[in-house]
Amino acid sequence: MGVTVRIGELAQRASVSVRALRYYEEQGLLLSSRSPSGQRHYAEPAVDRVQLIQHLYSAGLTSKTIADLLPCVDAKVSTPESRARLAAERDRIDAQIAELTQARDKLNDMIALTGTPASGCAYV
Amino acid sequence: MGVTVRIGELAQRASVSVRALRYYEEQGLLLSSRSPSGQRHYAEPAVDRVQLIQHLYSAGLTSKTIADLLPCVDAKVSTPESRARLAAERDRIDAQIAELTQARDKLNDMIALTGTPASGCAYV
DNA sequence: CTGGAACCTGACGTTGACGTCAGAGGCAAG
DNA sequence: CTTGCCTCTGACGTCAACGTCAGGTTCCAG
Repeated sequence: MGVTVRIGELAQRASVSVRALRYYEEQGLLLSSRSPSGQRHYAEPAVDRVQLIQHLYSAGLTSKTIADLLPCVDAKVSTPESRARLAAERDRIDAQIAELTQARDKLNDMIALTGTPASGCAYV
Repeated sequence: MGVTVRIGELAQRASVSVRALRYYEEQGLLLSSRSPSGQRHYAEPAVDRVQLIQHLYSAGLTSKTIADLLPCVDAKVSTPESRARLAAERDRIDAQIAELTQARDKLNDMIALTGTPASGCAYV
């Protein structure tokens, strides 16, 4: 019935390490059904789940924050607190984007400042 | 002549810790002149320098990368390598901005998905 | 001249998301 | 049945940018 895969294949499909998947489970972010011998088995949606987790990590959320918020997303239910939390994280990301944009502009300034070959500057 | 400050005041002005400043020096990012007794003294431009360093850190550059690039910026001179490096970092930041933007949109989806009080959903 | 900040140099502690290794078991192929 | 790959559970290692503590020196206000 359910097409299930073992941890190695899920790791491949989601482009993460096996270790990472076990770590996610340890942090309560990813569930698995276990075979009688104890091996983890995952169904299809697990790939999306893992990618969502990765996105949130790369957005700077911590395991704990994700663990707090994912159940609420799963249930498609929110409390005033969870909404505030989500909004707060979004705002933090917006701020970080602004900061990064500023940093990038700085870098561009540095590039311009150090001259380009076209401008005939520098290291001749 | 030059108005110099000690490490504590520079730390305050640049809004970083004293430890951080010593760390920057250790990493070759920030120079200081020393009094006969060994105390660090900094001139005016140090504040800007520190803030630039902070910007680059928050943009995800490592100490080593910054150490590689700062001298080139100081000298306002670039080699093909340093330009490539700067451009590569800028591209990396651009990519990260894109990723963050995507993550933020995901978060907004999550917020919408879990419902809002206005929509009469959820936690009633 | 004296007491308390501020400074110095090591050097070990911290945190997060894993990497990596050890030792033991499980599973399909031949 | 055995070879070889996959998986399991600990548990220690890593890396970066500092925090923090110890033990000693220096500076300045009173």
